[in-house]
Amino acid sequence: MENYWDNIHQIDDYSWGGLEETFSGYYDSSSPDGTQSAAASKNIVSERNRRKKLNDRLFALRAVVPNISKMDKASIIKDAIDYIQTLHEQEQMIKLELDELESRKMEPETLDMCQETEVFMSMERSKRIRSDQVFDPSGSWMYPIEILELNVEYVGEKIVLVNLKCSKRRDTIVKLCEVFESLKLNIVTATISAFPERLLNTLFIQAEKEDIDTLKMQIETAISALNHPQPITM
Amino acid sequence: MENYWDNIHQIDDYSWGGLEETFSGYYDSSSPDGTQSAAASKNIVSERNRRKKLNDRLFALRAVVPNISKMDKASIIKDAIDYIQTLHEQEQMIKLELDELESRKMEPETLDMCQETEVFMSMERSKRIRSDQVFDPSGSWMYPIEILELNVEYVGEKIVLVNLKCSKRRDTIVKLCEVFESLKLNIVTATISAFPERLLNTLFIQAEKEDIDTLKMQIETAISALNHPQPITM
DNA sequence: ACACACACGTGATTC
DNA sequence: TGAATCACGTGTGTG
Repeated sequence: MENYWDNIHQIDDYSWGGLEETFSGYYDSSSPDGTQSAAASKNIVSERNRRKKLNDRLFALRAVVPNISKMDKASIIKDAIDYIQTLHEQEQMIKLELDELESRKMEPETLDMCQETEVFMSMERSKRIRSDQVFDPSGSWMYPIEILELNVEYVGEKIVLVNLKCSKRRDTIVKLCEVFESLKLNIVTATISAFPERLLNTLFIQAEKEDIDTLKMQIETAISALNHPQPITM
Repeated sequence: MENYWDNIHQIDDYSWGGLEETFSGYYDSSSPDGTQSAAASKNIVSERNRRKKLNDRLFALRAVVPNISKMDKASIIKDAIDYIQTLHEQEQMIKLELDELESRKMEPETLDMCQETEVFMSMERSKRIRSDQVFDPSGSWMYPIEILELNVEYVGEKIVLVNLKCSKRRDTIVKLCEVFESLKLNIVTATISAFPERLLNTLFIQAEKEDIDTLKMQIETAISALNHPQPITM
């Protein structure tokens, strides 16, 4: 059992105040003046204090680092280093995760109210969208969007009505909004209705020169591309 | 300028392999056998290695801790301790913040798809809702919901149509859903439509025994209660 | 016996 | 000068 380390402090403390007096006249044969020995004793006690402080700091370092097995001086420092590196990695992971969480809600900054609003507003603002990588790299909440019905048709001058019915799963609406935002359409109005197992997405968009079929295909490919990257992690 | 610490390694390395040979026959008057001196030299080099390892560890520790001013051995350990404690506090803060963020989306656990879906689904499940404290304790994104129009009327047997028009601000939809979820209504269908500056919320609820006016007042008070707790932090 | 870890006193160096 | 820090060799205790 590790005896020496746990007793170091007591040893140091006990030998703390009792030696400097006995040291008077220890090595005084070198100089006639008592100044040197006095200075030596000063240096001794100073050095003792320094050692004690260092050991106390090491002791405190051991206290803030969990899972310490080896009580070695060097091992304590090593464990502290490893622990700090672990914390660094955790911090980066958490920051990444938090960024992704916020990028879902806060991305367009002014509307982060909800997602279909976001879809709608994407007509006016075109800030930092970075909608190229729509899929989340975290691999979490990846549930595929099942397209049950998709109609794209002209309903007026240059107004196209998009009607999408799909299954209601995790984050379906969020991902749908990402899809429509990534397509950078001129959305006039977006409406999402929720039913027990279905999700109805109706949006009017102002078409510039797009073909109906290409637009429909764009939507399909965007959704399927959003389904693919990660199958299902959990 | 701190000379000694940055040069310690070089000094230690240079004095590393040159002294053990010159030490043969240094204090050999105690024993006739050369075993003791050999053991002493072994001990010396071993101790040297120990010190070097410890200094290397300390050097590495200094490397992983940012903002090191004092190059003291003790100060390095102290800074490491403070840094670890800082990381601990940060970790706790981030965990708290992340819990709050997740409690918004993941609260009803099965629907965390989006918010109006959540409102709708609250008819079927009544899990851990804890919808009593709707306001966020973080104090962030607190934008008041401005009610522009609120109609509550019967449209059938026991079906009540709620029509709410309000301003579109930050998290308006999210908070609206929280409101309707907190009221624990039997929502049949919820529809939210987004317009440039307005938000239209239409939902059909199955009324048990509620009075129209009380329901309307409940909605109003819930929204105003959600507006009140924090004025605007930023 | 042997390796390892430590505290100690000491001289040197720096500010 | 003088206080502070360091590396070093050494003795001691432990496994």
